[in-house]
Amino acid sequence: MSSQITYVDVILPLALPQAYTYAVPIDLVPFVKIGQRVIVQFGKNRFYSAIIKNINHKKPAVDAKLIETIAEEEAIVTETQLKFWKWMSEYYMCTEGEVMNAALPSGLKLSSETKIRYNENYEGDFDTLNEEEFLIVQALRAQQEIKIPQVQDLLKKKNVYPSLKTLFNLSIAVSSEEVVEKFKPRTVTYIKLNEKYEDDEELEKIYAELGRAPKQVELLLAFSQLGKKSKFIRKNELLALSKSTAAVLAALVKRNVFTEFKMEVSRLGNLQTAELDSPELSAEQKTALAEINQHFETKNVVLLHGVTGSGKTNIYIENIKEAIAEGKQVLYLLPEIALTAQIINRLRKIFNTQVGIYHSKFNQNERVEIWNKVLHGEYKILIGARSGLFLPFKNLGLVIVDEEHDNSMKQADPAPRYNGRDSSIVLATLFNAKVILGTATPSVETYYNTERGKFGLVKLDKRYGGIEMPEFVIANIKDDTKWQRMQGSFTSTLVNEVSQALSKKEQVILFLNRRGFANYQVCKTCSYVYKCKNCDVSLTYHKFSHQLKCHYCGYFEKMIDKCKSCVAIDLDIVGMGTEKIEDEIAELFPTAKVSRLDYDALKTKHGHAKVISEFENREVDILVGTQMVTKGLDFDHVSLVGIINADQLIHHPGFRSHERAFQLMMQVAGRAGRKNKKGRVVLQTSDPAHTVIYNVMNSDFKRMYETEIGMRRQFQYPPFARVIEVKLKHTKVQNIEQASLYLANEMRKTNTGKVLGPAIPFVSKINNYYIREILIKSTVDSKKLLQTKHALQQVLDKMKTLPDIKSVSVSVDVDP
DNA sequence: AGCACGCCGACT
DNA sequence: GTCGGCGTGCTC
Repeated sequence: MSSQITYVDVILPLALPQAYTYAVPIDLVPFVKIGQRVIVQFGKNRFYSAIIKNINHKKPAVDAKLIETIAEEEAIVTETQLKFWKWMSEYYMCTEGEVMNAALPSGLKLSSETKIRYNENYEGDFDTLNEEEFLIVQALRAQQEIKIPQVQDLLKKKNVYPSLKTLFNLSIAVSSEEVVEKFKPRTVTYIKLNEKYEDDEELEKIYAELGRAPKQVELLLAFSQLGKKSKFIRKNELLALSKSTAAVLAALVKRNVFTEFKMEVSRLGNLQTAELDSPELSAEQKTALAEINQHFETKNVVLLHGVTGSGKTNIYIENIKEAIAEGKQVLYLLPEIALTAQIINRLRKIFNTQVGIYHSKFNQNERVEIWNKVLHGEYKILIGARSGLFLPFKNLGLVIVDEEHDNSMKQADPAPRYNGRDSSIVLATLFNAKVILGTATPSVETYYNTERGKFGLVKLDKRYGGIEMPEFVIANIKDDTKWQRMQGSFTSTLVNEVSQALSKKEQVILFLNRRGFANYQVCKTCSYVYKCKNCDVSLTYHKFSHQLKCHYCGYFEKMIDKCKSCVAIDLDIVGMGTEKIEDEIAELFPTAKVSRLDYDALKTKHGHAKVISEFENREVDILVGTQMVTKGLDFDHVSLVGIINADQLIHHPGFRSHERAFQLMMQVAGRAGRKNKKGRVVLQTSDPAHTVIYNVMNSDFKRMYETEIGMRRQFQYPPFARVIEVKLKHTKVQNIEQASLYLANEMRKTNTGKVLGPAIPFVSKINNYYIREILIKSTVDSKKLLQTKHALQQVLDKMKTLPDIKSVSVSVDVDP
C-alpha cells in the first residue's frame, strides 16, 4: 500500500484534449490536494503551472514525469470550480485548459523563461560562427545572461533557435529554464531603529558619534519624534516628513542605527467610506422585492423586468443584504461598460470593505489579490464583468446578472465562448444559489423562460413619474416612392412627425444602423463597386473626411472622382449612412439644431459625453445616431424616434443578427416617450407586411416578444433549438470550400442535427484569411444536444486527418 | 501554446 | 549545393 506511487491528473493552461498525468515525488505526497497549483514540465523544456484535477494510484500508459513543485500549499481552485470548468468545457465545446486560461488571472499562470548564459570555460575561437551567432556571443559576453525575446530583438527575426543550437552544440553557451512567478506581492519598506538604541544611553552615544554629520542627526531626531508610538515607520513617510534624503538614510542603515525591512501589503487599499443606509424602497419596489422572495421559494431564477429608472438597484441591495445575513457570498455581474464608478460607489457606501471589484482594468497582481480575498471569504460581494464568475467562491448564495440581455455577456473570442448569464445560472445551481436577472429589455430566451414558468417574473414597470409604451407608426417607403413623396431618405410621415415634435419643442432621435455617408460607391458606366482590399466588402463613403472607409478592418482611401476601373467620371453614391441623414435632416429643418452620435463622431467631433450632455440639456433638437444612442441613455424630452430603415433591421440573414436587430429595435423604441406622455416611433419600411413590427403595431412589448417567439418556434431558432456555429478559417479558399462541404456532408450523414450550410453563400475574408460559418441546429433536449456535439467532435477530429483540409482552423460556438 | 522534425524555394 | 521558410505532430 505505502509503496504505491501517487499520480495526479492535471489541467494545463493549453488547448489540450485530455488531462495529463504526473507522478508525485514521495516527499510531496502528503501535501498534494485537488485544486492545488503545481508546477510541471510539459514538453522538452517548458514549465507551466497546472491545476490538480484528481489524485490516484493508477499507472498511466506512458511514463509520467514528476511534478516539479507545489506552487502553494493551499488549493487555489475549489472543487466546485473544477466541476464548473468541466461543465463549461463540455457545453461550449472547448478544452478544460481553455477554461482554465479564461478563469485564472494570469498572475496565477506562470510560464518558464529560457535563459542563455555564456560558458566561461569555453576556450575555442569563434571562427566558425556566422554573423548572427557572433552577435549573440557578443551580447552574452556583455550581459552574461539573456532571454529569448532579447535574442529575437537582436537578430530582428523570430526563429532564433538554429543559431542558439549551434552555440549550445559548441558549448559556447548554456541554457537554463527559469520558472517565473508572475504574481509579486506588493511590499512596503519600513525603517526600524536598531534595538540597541532603544536604550537612551546608547542613543546619546550615537548622537555624539554623528556630530559631524548634521543631516543624519536631523533624520534620527525626526525618527525618534515620529516613531514614538510604534517602533517602525514607512520609509517613504519618514523621508517625506523629515525632509531628508534616501542617501542620508542609507548612511544610517549602513551604520546599523536603522534596519530596513519589507512587509507585504495589499494593493487594493483600504476602501473605508462613510457608511450609508440603504435607500428606502418605494411601494412598488417593496412589492417587487416580496415577489422575488416568493418566487425563490419554488424557483432558482427570477427575471426582474424593470424599465430604466425604476430602481432595480435598490431591490438588489435588499437581496444582497439578505444573502449576507445568511453568511453567503454574492456575485453581481454587469457588462463591462456598465461597471461605472457610480454603481460601485453606491454599493461600497452601503457594504463597505465587503465589496470587491473584478474587471479588465485591474492589473494582474491586483486580480490575484482579489482572487485570494474571495477564496478566503474576505469579500462577501463581488461586482464584476462576466469573468467574475470564475472567482473561487466558497458559499455563493446569490447571483445578480444586471443587463442580462447585453450581448457583451457573451464572450465571442477566444474559447471558451461562453455566455455569462447562462453560465452563472449553472454556477448558481452548483451552489444551490439564487439568481436575479435584471433588465429593461429581456433577451428573448429569458422572456421565454419566464413565460413557460422556468424563471420567475417580477415586473417593475413604473418609473418614478410613470411612463407608457410608445405608439408605433408605419411609414411605407414604397408607397411614398411611387407617389414621389419621399424627401431624400425620409417619408412624408416621418417628416410630418418630426415637424410636429419640433413645433412642440420636443426632441427627436433618428436611428440608422449604418454610419458614414453612403453604403457604397459605384461607377455609373461600368458598375465598378469600390471594395476593400482586405475584406471584400464595399467601402463606405464618408463625406466629412472625404474618404472611402472599410467598417470591417478600418482600411480607408481618399475618395477620387473618377472610376478606378474605366475612364468614366460619373460615379454614383448608393445607400445611406448617418452622415447623410444628418445632412438631409439639417436641410429639411434648417432652424433645428442637429447632432450626430456614432463611432466617427466620437473621434472627429467632441466625444460621446459632450454629444450626450448637449442633447440632455436640450441644446440639440435632433440626434442622428447608430446603436450608440441606446447605450445607457435616458432622455426625458424625446417624444419621437424615427427608425430610418426598419427593413434593414428586420430582414437580415442569420438569427444572430435577427436577435440583435430585435433588441436594438426595442431599445431604440424605448427611448421615445416622456413623463406622463406617450412617445411615438416611426418605422420606415418598404415591406410592412413582412416587418415583425407590423404585427405589433400600436401594441405593447409583450406582443412584440410573443411574435418574435412565435417566429422562432416556427423556424426553430433558440430558445427552441440549440445552434452550434462552426467557423472555418484558412488562407486558401479551396480549403475552406472543401472543409465546409466535408463538414456539412458528414454532419448530415450523422443525422444528429439540421445543417445550415455551406449553403449559406458567404465566405468572408479578413486579413488574408477566408472564413466560413456552418450552423448546426439541434434540439433543446440535452441528450440530443450531447449527441450532436459528440458527432461534430468526431467529424472535426476526422477532418484533421484528411490531407487536403487538415490545416483548416476551426472554432466552435454554442448558442445559447 | 511551444518546440522539433521534415520537406520545398531563394540564396552562396 | 545549403539556409530557412512553415506545415505537421507531440507533449504525461
